[in-house]
Amino acid sequence: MTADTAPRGLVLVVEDEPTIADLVRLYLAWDGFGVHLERDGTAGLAAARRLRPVACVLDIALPGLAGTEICRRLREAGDWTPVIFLTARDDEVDRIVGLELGADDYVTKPFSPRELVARVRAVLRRAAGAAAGAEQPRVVGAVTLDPARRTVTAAGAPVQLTSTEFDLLAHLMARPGRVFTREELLAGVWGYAAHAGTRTVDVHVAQVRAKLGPASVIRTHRGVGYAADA
Amino acid sequence: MTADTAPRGLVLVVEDEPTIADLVRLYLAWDGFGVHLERDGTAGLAAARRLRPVACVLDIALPGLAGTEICRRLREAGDWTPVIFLTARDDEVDRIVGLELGADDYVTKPFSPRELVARVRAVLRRAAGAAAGAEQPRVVGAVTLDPARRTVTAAGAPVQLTSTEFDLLAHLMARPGRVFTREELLAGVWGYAAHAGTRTVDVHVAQVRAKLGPASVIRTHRGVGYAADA
DNA sequence: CCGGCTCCTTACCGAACCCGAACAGTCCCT
DNA sequence: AGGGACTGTTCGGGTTCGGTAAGGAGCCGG
Repeated sequence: MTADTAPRGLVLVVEDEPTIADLVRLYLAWDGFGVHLERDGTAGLAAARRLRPVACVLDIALPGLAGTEICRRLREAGDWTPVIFLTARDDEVDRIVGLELGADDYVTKPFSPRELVARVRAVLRRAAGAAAGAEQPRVVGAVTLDPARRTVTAAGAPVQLTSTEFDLLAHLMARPGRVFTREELLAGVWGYAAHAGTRTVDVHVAQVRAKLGPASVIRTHRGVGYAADA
Repeated sequence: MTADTAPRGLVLVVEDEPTIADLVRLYLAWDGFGVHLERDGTAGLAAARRLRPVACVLDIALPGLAGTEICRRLREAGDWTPVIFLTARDDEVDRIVGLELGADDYVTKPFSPRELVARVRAVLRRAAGAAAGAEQPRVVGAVTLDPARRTVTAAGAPVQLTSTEFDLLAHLMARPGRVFTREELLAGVWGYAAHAGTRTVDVHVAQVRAKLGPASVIRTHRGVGYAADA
């Protein structure tokens, strides 16, 4: 598929159950993340401090040191690295969210690995947005796209895109001219690790084109995929 | 066609059908990989453990031990070497990507050898996290070809090629001076299962030449095949 | 519980493209 | 110089591919 996978950074996973740990690692790696794995809480906290990951995925029930405790200590030390919890029971959720814990998101077991990956991405997107415009607005032709504000204008006029539509356009405009296959787009925007077989991408492209109007910036490469104009 | 220069590492291929196996080996070797070939599942598993390849390409239907079983046993032993499956039927896919199998990617037969190579590269890139751009634009004479953008210019002017035409030219320009027979081009560009006759190659070469104009870079080697100028 | 929005799928249609046959031109060997 | 083999070129039929519209599932707010 030739994903051009600019490295997305290192994710720390702390999980004692090998099956789940490996699964999580597999899917995160699939999505282009570097993954560091720890099996107990104490080592997890040390790794978080040492490796400075871009995000942490923490099981709550851990030998040595609970995931919640890891998170609390990081926050105490002024480390606001995004944290996503893995939790077995729904009733643990209340303790996590809306608390001083400073969790960014959580996933209850059993979970879909795909969903976890999507949440990691979402959390990072939010963090990037908060990090004072690490993302510059992009201009291609008459279309401008602001990743931080998640706004798009075509020929000066604001365009209202849905979340998926925006992500799709942003992905294409991130590398103008670069041709992305449908699979690459499915993997990059939707988080699917699947081959083609659906027309989902086409439909959304059509939708974006319709909203952009005549300024449309998306070019079809027959038999291959789509690209934004260079 | 032999592998040149820096070896990219060893890839284990387990495939019982000699035709496919040789083709896969040829193309991987071509791309700079060392290749070790096994013909049945049991030997494949042993080889994987003994040789520690950087990636495995496994047929699913194998004598002795199914490819899925090889993968499962490797994973059980904590071996997370990237695995790419070759599968004949689409409906096998769910079992693979689904979960615990831990496959990194798969390719359905009939596949293009170039696609397989691209996937091996992609998987390794993801595993390494590093971005190694083998997708640099190439220049031969007055013709430039950009694999990522899938664009071609001749004497400075952009040239619009169809998907097949582009792949054909890219294949030739990947190794300037190297003469490819029509069979090689059919296998490499169209895929090993191509049902097209060899004259089809001629037609497409003619088309590419026409579009490139006087800058044409494709040379005929009478009785043999075609090559791009060195 | 309902209505609206978004997303995904499916089906259909028009267009682009590929293939192969046929014929013309070129090269090579004798 | 001539014949044969190989290659260049043209062109229409059949197929594949992408655009588009319509419908149903899930989600959220009311």
